[in-house]
Amino acid sequence: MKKIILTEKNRLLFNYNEKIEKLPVDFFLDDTQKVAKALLGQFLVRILNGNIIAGKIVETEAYLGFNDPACHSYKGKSERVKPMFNQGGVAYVYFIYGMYHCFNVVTQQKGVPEAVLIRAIEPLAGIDIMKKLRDYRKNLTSGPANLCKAMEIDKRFNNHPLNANPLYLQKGVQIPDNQIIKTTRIGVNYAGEAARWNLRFYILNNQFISKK
DNA sequence: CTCTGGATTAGCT
DNA sequence: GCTAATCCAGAGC
Repeated sequence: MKKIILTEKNRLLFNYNEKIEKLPVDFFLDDTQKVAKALLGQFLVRILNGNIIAGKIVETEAYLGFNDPACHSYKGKSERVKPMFNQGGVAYVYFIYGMYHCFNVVTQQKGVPEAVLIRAIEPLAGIDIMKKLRDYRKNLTSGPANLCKAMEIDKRFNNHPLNANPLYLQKGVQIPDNQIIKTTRIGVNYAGEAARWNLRFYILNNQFISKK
């Protein structure tokens, strides 16, 4: 494995070669809003050509299946949303606007099609690789489509279990409840009343949030 | 089969 | 604030 150079602050956060503790499946089987909050502070890790790309999750959105008009699975099962019907702990990756991918973490028991959209991460490792993948743009990993591009996450990872290479979730830091902001989701105005539900979560004062 | 619009982003006005 | 870029799932016929 190629050696990764980290700043001191990031080294404290992400011990890339020691004690890699992946999130257990149980983590994902809980209430989706709880999981969306609990995912804040966890590390998303991508192994690409033997290099580590990683970041701390700083912004998420909960999508509540049959109970949520904004959720892709609201109207039931279809080819696209199949992964959401699986047991929690797998990825649901969809393609949007003809050019972007978005990455979701499936939650809940099998048959309950709920998920958490990962909207932003704070880069911790493999930053040079992310810059290349993002064509050296300034904003590397804020916004669901941006982080997918920076980590080369695409449809290949649809239904991928998130405790396995080359894409997994690693135990990170716990964010205290009083540092979690709860507000409305982005881009769901079509969903009527559900557009006003506070299902978006982010870390207070974090510099890598996609939108204030 | 055709048509429409989207869990977005960047760049311009 | 506005809109182009660009594809495919879902809906309607």
